[in-house]
Amino acid sequence: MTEELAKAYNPAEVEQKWYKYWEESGFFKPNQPTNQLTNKPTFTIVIPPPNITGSLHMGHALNNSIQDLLIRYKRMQGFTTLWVPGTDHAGIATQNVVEREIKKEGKTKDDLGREKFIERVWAWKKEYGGRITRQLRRLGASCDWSRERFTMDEGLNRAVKRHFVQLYKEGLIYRGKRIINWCPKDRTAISDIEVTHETKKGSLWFIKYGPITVATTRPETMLGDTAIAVNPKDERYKHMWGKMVELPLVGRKIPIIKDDFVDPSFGTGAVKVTPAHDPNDYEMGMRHNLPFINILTPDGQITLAEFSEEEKKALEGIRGLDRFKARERIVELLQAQGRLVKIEDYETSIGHCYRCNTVIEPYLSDQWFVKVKPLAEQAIAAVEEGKIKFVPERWSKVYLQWLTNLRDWCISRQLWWGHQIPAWYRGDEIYVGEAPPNGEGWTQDPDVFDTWFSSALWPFSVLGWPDETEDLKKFYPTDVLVTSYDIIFFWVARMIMAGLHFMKQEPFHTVYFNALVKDIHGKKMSKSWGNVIDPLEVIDRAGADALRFAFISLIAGQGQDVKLSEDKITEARNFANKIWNVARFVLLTHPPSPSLIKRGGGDLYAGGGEFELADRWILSRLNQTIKKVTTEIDAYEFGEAARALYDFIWSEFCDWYVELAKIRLYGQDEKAKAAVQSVLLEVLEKTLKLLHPFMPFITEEIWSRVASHESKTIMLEAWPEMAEKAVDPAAEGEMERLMEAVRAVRNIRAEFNVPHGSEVEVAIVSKRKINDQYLKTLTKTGKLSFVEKLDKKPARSASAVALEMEIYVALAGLIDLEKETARLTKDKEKLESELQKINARLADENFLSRAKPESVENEKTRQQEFSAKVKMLEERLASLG
RNA sequence: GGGCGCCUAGUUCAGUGGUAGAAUGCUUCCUUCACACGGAAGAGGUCGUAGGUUCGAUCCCUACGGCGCCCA
Repeated sequence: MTEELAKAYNPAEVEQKWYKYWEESGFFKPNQPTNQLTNKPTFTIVIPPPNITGSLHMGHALNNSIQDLLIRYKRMQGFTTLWVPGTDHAGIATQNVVEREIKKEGKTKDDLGREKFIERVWAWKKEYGGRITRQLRRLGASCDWSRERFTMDEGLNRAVKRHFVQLYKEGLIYRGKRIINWCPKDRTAISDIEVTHETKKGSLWFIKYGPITVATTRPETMLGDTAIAVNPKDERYKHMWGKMVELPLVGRKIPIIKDDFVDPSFGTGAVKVTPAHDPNDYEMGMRHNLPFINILTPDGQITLAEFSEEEKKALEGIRGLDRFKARERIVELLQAQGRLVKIEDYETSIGHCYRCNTVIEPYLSDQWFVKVKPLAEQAIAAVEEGKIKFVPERWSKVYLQWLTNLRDWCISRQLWWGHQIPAWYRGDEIYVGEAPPNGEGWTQDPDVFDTWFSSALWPFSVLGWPDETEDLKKFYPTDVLVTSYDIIFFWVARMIMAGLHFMKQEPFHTVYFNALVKDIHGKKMSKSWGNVIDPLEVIDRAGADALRFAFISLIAGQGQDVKLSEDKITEARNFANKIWNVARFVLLTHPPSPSLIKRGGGDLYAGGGEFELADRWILSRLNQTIKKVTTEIDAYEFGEAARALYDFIWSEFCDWYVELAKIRLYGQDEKAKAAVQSVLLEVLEKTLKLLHPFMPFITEEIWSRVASHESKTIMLEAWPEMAEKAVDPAAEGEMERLMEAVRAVRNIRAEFNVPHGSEVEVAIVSKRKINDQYLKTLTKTGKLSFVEKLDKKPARSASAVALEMEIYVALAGLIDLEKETARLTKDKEKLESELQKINARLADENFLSRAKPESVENEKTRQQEFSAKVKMLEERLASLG
C-alpha cells in the first residue's frame, strides 16, 4: 500500500534517489528491453561537451534540459536512444587555471617544464574535471555515462591525428608564415573568430614623414614601417611616387608606393605601411616585396632584434616597453621633434581575445592552417539542399554567409595543454604522420591544436572513429544537435565540414539552436554584473524539475533569448506542487480494493457505461492534449508543448474535473465512484507520462506510488498516443455551456456579496438543459429550475446572459437595483459596441462580396448571438424600471 | 558600413488576416477534508509611430523611432 504523500512536494528528498536508481539500473543505455521489442530506429544526440574547467551555468542548464527532453521523449516512443556525454579539454582555459594554481606555489609553468606541467593538468582534471558531469546528473540528464568521452582521451587523440594527417596528405593543411591574431597575454595565436571586435574611441595621429604626412591609429608600429602608400588615383601625391623618405626616429629610408587599397579620404590619403603588424599592410608588403620587420616580443613589448646597430642605439629608450607605453613614448618623441602635425578623435574597431579580453596583436609567425574553402563548399551544400535543417531556420542564413566568406583557419596554438601537432622537423625537412618518424634528429612541433580542431570530430570520434566500431555503424549519423547559436561558427560549421569530409555523411539532420539565457532585464548573466543565478542553487531550493520546466516554458518559437526570473522559477515550482497535490488527491481517494479501479483494455474509451459528461469531456481534452504535446515536440516547439500541459493540468484537470469528480467520489454510489476513479487515474497516468520528459523526477516519484501498475520506471513507459474516439466535441460543447453558466452565477454571487456559505436559487432560461448537479455543486445553488421560455421576469434577481442562456439568480434582500442596472448596462454597452462593428461589416458590400464565405457566415451567426443577448439585456433593464 | 532580431496588460512574455491571452503583481472575497506553492470574482491593453496592401491589419509590406545581437 502506498504511504501517504506529504502535503507539499519536496524535491530535495527524492531527486538524487531517483537519479541513482536510473543510472544504476542502466536505463540510460540504448538497448532497453522495451525498445528491442519494437525494433524502432536509433535516436542519437551527442552533448556539446562542456569545458572541464567550467561549472554548470544557466546556459548549460537550458541546453541540457532540451536535450534530455528530446532523449526521454524518443526513448518513451521506443527508439533505441543514445545520448553521449563528455567534456572538452579547453586548451587555453584549462592551461590558465593550472598556471594560476602553480603560481600560488610561486612557480611558473616554465619552472616545471612541459612534461611536469602536463602531469599537473591531468592531476587537476582528475580532481576537478568531473564536477560538471556530476552537476549534469543533478539536472536529471539521462546520458549514457558508460560512453562518456573526453576530447583528450586516447581514442580522441588518435582521431585528431588522423584528422590532421589526412587533411595534410590531401593538401588541405599547410604551414606558413602569416599574419595571425596574437594574444600577448596567453602568448598564442588565435583564429579569426576568436577575436571579438569592439568599437572604441581612439585617436588619429598625423605624423610628418619628411615631405609627406601620414595618418595612423597606431603610431607605435612606425618602428616597423617599410613604406608609405598612396592611392594611384590620388593626384595629390603623383609627384612623390617612388621617392624615398626618412622614417622618423629610426632613420631608415623607405619608399612611397602606390596601392589601390589606400583610401584617399582617410586622413591625408597617405598611410604608413607596417607589413609585420597589420593584415592589410601585410598584403601590401607581399604585393610590393617590402621587408617585414617584427618589432614586438610574444608578450607585446618592443624588441629591436631585427634592427641595425645604429637604429638600436637611436631607439634605446624604447626597447622593452609595453606596446601601449611605447605608443605614449613615441608620440612624445615625435612631438619633441616637431613631427606631430595634429591629433584627431577617431572611432576605431579594436580586436580583443575572446577568452581574456586582451587587445590582440596582428603578428607575423609560423603557423598551421586549414584550407577551408573546399570543405566549406560541401558544408554549404548540405544546408542549402536541406540535408541539414536549422531550427530556427534563420540561423542558416548566418551560417551560409559566414561559410561563403571564410579565410583559412589557423589551427596551431602556442600552448602546452592540448593535442600536440604530429609534425616533426629536422633541418628543412618536415614529417607529418600519426606516429613519430624513424631516424635520428627529429623534433616534434611544440605547438598544440586549437581545441575546436578536435571538437569538430566529436559526433564520430565519440563513437570510436577512426576505428570502425559497432557504435559508429549503429549511431552515426546522429540525429539532432542541440547547441547555442554563439558557437555556430566555432563548432557547428566545423562539425559539418569534418563530418562530410571524413564520414561522407552529415553528422546530424537537425541543429536546434537554443536561446541564450539572460537575466530579467535582458542582460547577459555574468559574474561582474552580479546578476548570475546559479542553477545548482535553484535545484537545491526549487528542484531540478522546476528549473527545467521554467526554462522549457519560456522557450518561444523564434528562439528569442530566454529571460530567466525568480518569478518564473517560483511559477514552475508551484506547478510541481500542483501536480503533486492532484496526484495526492487521486491516490488518497483510491477505493479500499485496488482491483476495483484496475482498468481493463480500452473500457474508458468504449463509451457508455458509468461514464458521464465530465468524464467524456476530460478524456476528450486529455487526448487532444496528447496530440498537441506530441505535435509540438516534433516541431521543436517545446515552449508550446509545456504551456499546453500546464494549461491542461491546472485549468482543466484540477480546476474543473477534480471539482466535478468530488460529487461522485464523496457520494454513495460505488459504481459511479469506481468510474470516476478510473478516469482520474487514467488522466493522472497519461499526464505523468507526457510530463516526464519535462519533469523527470516528480513524475517518477508519483509514478512509483501509483499502485495500479508494476512498472519499474516511468522512463521506459510507452509515450501516450491519442485515442481518436475519445475526442468528443459534443461533450466539450456541453461543458462549455456549463462553465459559462457557472462563471455567470459565481460572478453574480461575488458582485452582490452573497455570503460565502449561503445557497442561492437559480433559474435558467434556455432551450437546452445543463447538468444541474454540476452547476449546483460548483455555485452553491440550492434550487435550480429550467424553463424554455419566461413570461414574466423574476423579481429581486440578478441576471446574466451566457451563450444562449438567460440566467437569473434570486437575491431576495441582497439585490441592489441600482447596482444591477449599472452592471447590466455595462454588459450591454460592451456587447452593443461589438454588435455595431458586426453590423457595419455585414452592411458593407465589399465585405459581402470579397470576404471568404465562411467569414460572412460566421459574422451572421455572431450578429444573431449578439443581438439576442442585447435584446435580453434590454428587456431585463426595462423590467427593472 | 552590411545583416538579423525585438517593441502586445504595471512587469515578464505567448499569440493570431476578422472576437487579444498567460503568469505575476494589484483590488475584493474564501482557511470548505488535493493544494494558501491554493480557490473564486474583478480591474487593467488606441498590440512602438506613420504610411501602404486588403472588404478588413496587432499580424503582411515600406519608412521612421527605440532596444539588443552578429559580421566587417
